[in-house]
Formats: sequence, C-alpha cells, structure tokens
Amino acid sequence: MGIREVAREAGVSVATVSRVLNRSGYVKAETYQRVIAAIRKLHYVPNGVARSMVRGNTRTIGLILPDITNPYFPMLARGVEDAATAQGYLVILCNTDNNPDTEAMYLAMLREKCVDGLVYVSAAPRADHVQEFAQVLPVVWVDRPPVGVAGDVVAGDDFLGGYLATRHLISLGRRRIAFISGPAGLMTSEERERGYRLAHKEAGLVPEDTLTAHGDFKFESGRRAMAEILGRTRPDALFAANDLMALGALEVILAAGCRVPEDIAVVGYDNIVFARLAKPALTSVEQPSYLIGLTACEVVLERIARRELPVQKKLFKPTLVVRASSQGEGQTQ
Amino acid sequence: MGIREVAREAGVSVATVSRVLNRSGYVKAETYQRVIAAIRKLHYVPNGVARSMVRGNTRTIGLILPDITNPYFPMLARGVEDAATAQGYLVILCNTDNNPDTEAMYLAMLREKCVDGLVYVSAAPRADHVQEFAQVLPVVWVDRPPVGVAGDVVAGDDFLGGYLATRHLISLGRRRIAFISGPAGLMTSEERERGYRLAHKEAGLVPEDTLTAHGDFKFESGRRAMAEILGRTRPDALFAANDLMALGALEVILAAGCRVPEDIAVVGYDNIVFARLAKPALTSVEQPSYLIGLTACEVVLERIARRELPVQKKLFKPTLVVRASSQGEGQTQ
DNA sequence: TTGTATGCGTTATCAA
DNA sequence: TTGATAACGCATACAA
Repeated sequence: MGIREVAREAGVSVATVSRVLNRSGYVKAETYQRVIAAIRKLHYVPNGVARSMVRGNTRTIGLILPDITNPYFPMLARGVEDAATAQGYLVILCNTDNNPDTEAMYLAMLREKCVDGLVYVSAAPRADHVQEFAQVLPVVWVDRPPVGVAGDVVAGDDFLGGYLATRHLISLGRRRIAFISGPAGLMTSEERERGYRLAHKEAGLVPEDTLTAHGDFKFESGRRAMAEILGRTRPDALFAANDLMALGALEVILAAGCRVPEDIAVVGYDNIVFARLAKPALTSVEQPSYLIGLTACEVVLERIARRELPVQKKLFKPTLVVRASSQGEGQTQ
Repeated sequence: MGIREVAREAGVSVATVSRVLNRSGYVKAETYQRVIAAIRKLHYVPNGVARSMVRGNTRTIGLILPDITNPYFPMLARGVEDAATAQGYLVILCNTDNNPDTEAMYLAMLREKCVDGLVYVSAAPRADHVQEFAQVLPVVWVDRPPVGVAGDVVAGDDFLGGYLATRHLISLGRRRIAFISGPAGLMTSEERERGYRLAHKEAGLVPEDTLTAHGDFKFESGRRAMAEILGRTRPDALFAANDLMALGALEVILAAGCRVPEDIAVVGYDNIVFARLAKPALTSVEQPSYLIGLTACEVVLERIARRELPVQKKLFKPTLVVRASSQGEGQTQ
C-alpha cells in the first residue's frame, strides 16, 4: 500500500506516480489514467509522514490557549481552524490552564512534531521558554505578546474596551465604579484596567482602591471578588474584566438584595453567548473572537510562506453591547 | 541540527546517540554524559517526523466533533486531551458542523497525516465514508456509533436521561409535556425522545403530536420550536433535548407571559454551566462530559496498543439536576 | 515523457 | 559497549 505498489500496478515508475499525485512534471494522458486507476484500485493514500519528511513541513499548526472551556475561546478556535483548513492545514489543540509547565510540555511536543507554526494565546508567556522557540518557528501572539520578544500580534483592543465600558457607566452618572480584575500580571486584564482608569481620569475622577478586587477570569472568582467589595464599600456600578466574573458578581449582588441596574449597574467583557441570557441581561464589551482567531491563523500561515515578511500587529476594536444590566432596556452602541 | 551533528560533537556514532535518546540498549555512563552534553550544547531536538516514519506511528489522535462552540463539547475535548497528553499523544481538533463533506475532508486529511486513532463524535456518521476507515484505524465512537459498523463506543445513556427528565415532570403532576427534539436522525436526540415516551407509557400517558417540535440543538431553534408549540397548543411542561434549546424556549415562554415553573415547567439536557445562571435556573440532565471524553480517548489508546482487544461499550449514566425551572427550589436527585 | 537513484532524520538490526 | 547500515515512503534532480 505504498507508492511502489501503485507504480507496479500501473506499470510505471514511482516517479511517475509521484508526478501524478502532485500534478508536477509531464505525464502522458494515458499514463495518467492508468496511474489514477491503480490508485483507485488499491485505495492508495499517500503517506503524509514520508511526504513531510522530504518536503520539510507538516502542514500542521499548534493552537495554544489557556482553556477551551472558557466560553471566549471556542469561537476563536473555530476561526483558527477555519483559516487553517482553508489552506490544507490541521490544528493541534493545546490547553495550558495558564500553567507554565504545561506550556513548556506542549511547546516541546509541538516542536518535536515539527508543526509549521503556532497560534499562541498565553496568559503570560515566559520569555525564557519561548524566546528560542519563536526564533525557530513562526509564532503569532494572540492578545498577549511576551515582553521582549518581537513577533506578529493579533489582539483585541483591551484598553479601548475597558475605556468604553467605564465611560458608559460614567455617562450613566455612576461615580463609584467597582472593578474586578483578571489574573495578576495578565496583560489582557491590565489593559482593561488601564482603560477603566483613563475613563475615570477623563471625567476628573479617581477610583478608590477599595473598589477593586482581584479575580482569575472564572465564575467563582467573580462571586468571591464581589462579596469582598460589598464587604467593605458601596459601589453604584461594576466593571468586571470578563463576563464569567460579571455573572458571578451579578449573582452575589442580587443575593445581597441590591437591584441591577438601579443600585448597581454591571458591565462585563467578551459578550459570551450567555451574557444576553442572564437576568438582567448583561451589558458587555464584545470582541470579534472568531475574526481574531481567523486572522491570527492567516498571519501565521503567511509567515510560514514568507519568513522575511515585516512584522504585523493587528488590533481589533471591541464594541459595547448595552443591555438591561446597565440600562433599563437594551441597545447596541 | 540533526542526530548526526550531535554524534560528531560527542565523538560517537548516531546509533549511540539514538540509544541515549531512547534509553535503549547499553551505553557507558561516561559516553552517555558526553552525548547529553552535546545535545544540550547544540539545543538538539529529535525530529518527530523521521521518528514517526521509522516507528510507524505519530502519537497523534484526531478528535472529530460537530462544533466546539456548543458548550457541551469543550469539557469533552478537555477530557480527550488530558487522556491523550497523559500518554504523550497530541490531539488534532476537527469541527465538522455535522456536514458530511467536512467530515469526509477531515477523514482524508487525518488519514494522510497518519493519526494513530480517532475519537469520533458524529451526528450521523455515514457508513460509506467511515466503513473502510474504521478498518484501517482504531476509532472510538462517542455518543453515536454508525449503523452497521462494529467498534468501541463510549456514550452517555440518552435513553435513561430522557426518561429521568420526563418522569420528573410527570411526578410533578404535569400531563401535557412538550418535547423539542434535536436534528432529525440523530441518535442522541432520538434516544432522549424514546426515554420521554417510555416515561409517558409507564404513567399510562400518550403525548399528543402537537406537543412535539423539531430543533437543531441551537439556541435559536429552541425559540422557534417553542413559538411553534405555543402557537398551536398549551403545554404545562417542556423537555428540550438540550440546554441551548431549553434556554431559547425559556425566553419565548417568559415573553409569552407564562410563569416558569408554575405554568410551564422546563427541563433541559447537558447541564451546561449556564443552566444554573438562567432565571429561573434551569433543571437539566447532566452528563459527565469530561469523563466521557477522557474514557473515549483511553479506549482508543488501548486499542492502538492492542488491536485484538475485545470491543468495548461504555455507557455513562446521566443525573437529573433539579432547579427552579421545574420546582420552586433547587436540589439534586 | 519516463525512469533511476539519492536523500530526508530516525530507529533498529547485526557485527564487531 | 559501540558502530555501520538498511530500512521507513516519498519527492526530486538528473539521465535517458
């Protein structure tokens, strides 16, 4: 069941079979037919491993992300996959849980496997793991580039998103806006917070420290952080660095007997499918996650094809989706 | 940067380097150290493609599923991945959207790539695509085996789940229980419906045809189906074949001015994270999706290791998670 | 237009 | 304990 058997069956050489397979070089029409017939008859499928060996590529890319279970990522993954298959590439899925050891393990495995490129969504890629790696292999950083490593970046504009969310709340007359952050040191979260602070500054406000609590992007941490905040002060609004935490916080707020949005207006981030299903429906900053994934993959495939291309940075603008959790009735702005 | 350079650097033959790499055969301690040093110095990483070539395996498995965007699948995917990496395997992610052409494309690509096995979650695997395939390659069918193809199966017990959900509603005194199905011909949905009918039968009931509508497992179809049902009859309960549709239906029910659960009690399936976040919180049949994924992958890895193993069928029991959408206050049963 | 022969980077067999 | 070398299955340069 190799190219040899096909060649024998068709009464030609392996070179001719190979030419037929790859439509390369000249093959007489009649010979071509004989080869095709042999391939059909033997159910021959070329061996991609051998092909990779001689061609020096695997037509495979690695997708490294924190956790596909976080509802922000599935759409992004689909974008990556769609862009990949459009060009005949396959995608290897790697969930790291933001664990540096897991990241390192996957990096090592992917390298051995000779993937052609990497779409890398990392909480905080440690330069030391990654430095040499990015030199050997095309890598596109999604959302969070590692410090000190140049390279292609595709990301949502978290700074703008944080700003939009906060400005919206301020424009509603809110003055004591709580903030629940993501994991410490995570640029995504820090940028959203920077936007939060800029909006305050613009309005001549300074958010009190007691209004901020730290989460880890998971539902439970939203509950915990909100309880913490309510335990020490009285906000009239909340901006959470993602929807999962916002939904957790929402539960706590309502359980505490506060009305949303009357007492506390709530805004999340990511606009996951379930934001609109919450009661009240959650106002959220939407990122074009499918597009981000799609673009990231296209960028890395471009670079695979042309290593010498200039570095690309693509930033996608978020939009604020206003719903009942911040205003009586919903609308998009 | 190949094994040759390492051999030269260490002053040994490639065979010795290979022995060090694979801890196979005898190597003098001192030689071993020299080789290790050379590997370090040259940052050598063995080429997995070449290794695959000679070993005849790729330590890679394909994960074929309908749509990772459906919240039921991310946990399953994590289970698969965790089982895979535990044994040094990588996972290739393939979303098919239940499209037979897409399935066929992925099947072809995965085969060329020489994956060692397949975890196959298919809406309705077409035997013709798949038949020859499953003979060449270890495949474990998740949830839905193709008719006429023997093989390992790991699945949730949908029949039991449908039964539990419906019996629960009947025990609550409901008699006009609507049902929203999944895609036609999909065994997962059909089994849940069988359970729905058995529970009726046991109670001496026969559900009217007007109480059933067809969906496609997506949120919007739940809305549509529920509107359809409400347009022609008056149910006092709803069992939807998955949570996404149940949530869609819930929106329509509440919008129609019905109270939940007083007027219409609602039960979904899958117990996705957001079931508990709905208002009222959604009663749902929970499947151990992580465990199903994990087990499926373990089964296929077992078969890769030992082709002659007897066929395995593993069925996981679902549990009913009762929440406010069917009863005043929540509890698990 | 077709065939021969080499090499891709390993592993594994056999000799030494 | 180590080394030389033949596969693995294909693509391709070169010859014919």
